[in-house]
Amino acid sequence: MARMDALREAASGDTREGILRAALRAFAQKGFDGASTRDIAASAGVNHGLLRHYFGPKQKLWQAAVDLAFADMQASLDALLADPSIPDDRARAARVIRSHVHYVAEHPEFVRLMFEEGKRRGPRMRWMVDRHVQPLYDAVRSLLDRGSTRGGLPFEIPPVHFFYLLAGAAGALFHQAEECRRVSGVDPFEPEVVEEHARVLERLLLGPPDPESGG
Amino acid sequence: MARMDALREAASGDTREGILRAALRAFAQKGFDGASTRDIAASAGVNHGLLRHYFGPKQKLWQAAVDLAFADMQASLDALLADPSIPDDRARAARVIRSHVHYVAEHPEFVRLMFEEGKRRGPRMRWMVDRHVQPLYDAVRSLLDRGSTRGGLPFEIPPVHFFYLLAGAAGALFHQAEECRRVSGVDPFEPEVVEEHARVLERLLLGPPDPESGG
DNA sequence: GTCTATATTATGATAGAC
DNA sequence: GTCTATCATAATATAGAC
Repeated sequence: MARMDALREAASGDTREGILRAALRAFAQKGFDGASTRDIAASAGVNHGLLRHYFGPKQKLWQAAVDLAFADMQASLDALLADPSIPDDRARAARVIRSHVHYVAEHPEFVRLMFEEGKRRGPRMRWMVDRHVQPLYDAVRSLLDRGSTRGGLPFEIPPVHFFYLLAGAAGALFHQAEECRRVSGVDPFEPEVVEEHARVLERLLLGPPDPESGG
Repeated sequence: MARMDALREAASGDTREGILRAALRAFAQKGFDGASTRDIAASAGVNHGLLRHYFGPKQKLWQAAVDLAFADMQASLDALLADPSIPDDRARAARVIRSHVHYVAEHPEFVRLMFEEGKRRGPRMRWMVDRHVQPLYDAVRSLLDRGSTRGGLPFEIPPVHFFYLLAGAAGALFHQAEECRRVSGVDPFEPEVVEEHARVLERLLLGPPDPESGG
């Protein structure tokens, strides 16, 4: 009896998670309007009536998918900001930049959802900003607000400019991955490409490595 | 007779252009699927049957809108690349960067269309890349391929990274304008904000102004 | 050149069987 | 918990009147 319940719960959890992952993929790739609940259900291998059972209306399914996309984001950023083993602000900024590039390379759906909904007014944008983007923005502000070293930057950049420069510069390559493949022949998700992107962006935002601090 | 024809042609041209501008706005804001031809027609103040008369199916209307969004882009970039009055590669790169920031600030639909379609495979992406993005990419390649000065950059950046760094860093602020307003209270389209974004991006990509070259 | 009316399809939502 | 069947709506495409 207990074993059957466990199995059923596990299967149920798998079903729910399968739907959620299919939804995240679809919403990220086609947007809220372009992704149909029927396609999502088919892609998850279940009947489309089930989506309502687990998530309610389409809007709620979308919210659950966005929560999933932002899941590790805030946690990893907070950890970086608080890590006492990082020697100085420049090193901290370097870690933030590099970790962000690798995050968006591994989670292109994150960038796609953010870019998709951040461009127009509406309840989805407000929900996403208030719940997910605002904390990120505040964390970046606090990173830059470190007095004399400007958070590790070589010159002062107002938070709003830094935030969107970083988001756009790190994310565009992976957001536009399909276009990039066609226009340049380069696959952005190749590990060497990801690493080069992180390296270049760190160098751009923080300037050449400081010889006094060592490598 | 000739005068009536002229008037009729002018009215017809206005109608066509009105539809096209409404379509560009709608496609940029809501994407291909999210923008309905009925809304576009209503927004242009005409009956939705007229769209077919002027542009054929939705796909063709979208193509015409994309052509409009890219209209001045290629021309202004080519002019900058060929302008003999620009003293050196660094100055040329600075002009390209600044002019691009101001272009996307004045034409956020350009960025929105590019980001919208560049993220997924399909006939629209292929059409847009082959017709519009490829020439831009090639122009940027040729800009960087200037031997000893690396096109004006302080260190070498492979074309594909530079292209998407520039596109993302310049465009994200305006692409995400609505989100930006809500999260930071800043209106990206304020002239001082646009100018600051251009200034910061030039400084990031090209490094501090070279004292030998003068201000 | 502009509008009305309609065919067809796809979608989100929902009720109900098992 | 999962599936079948159906409703109501909204969209594109198209034919045809003026």
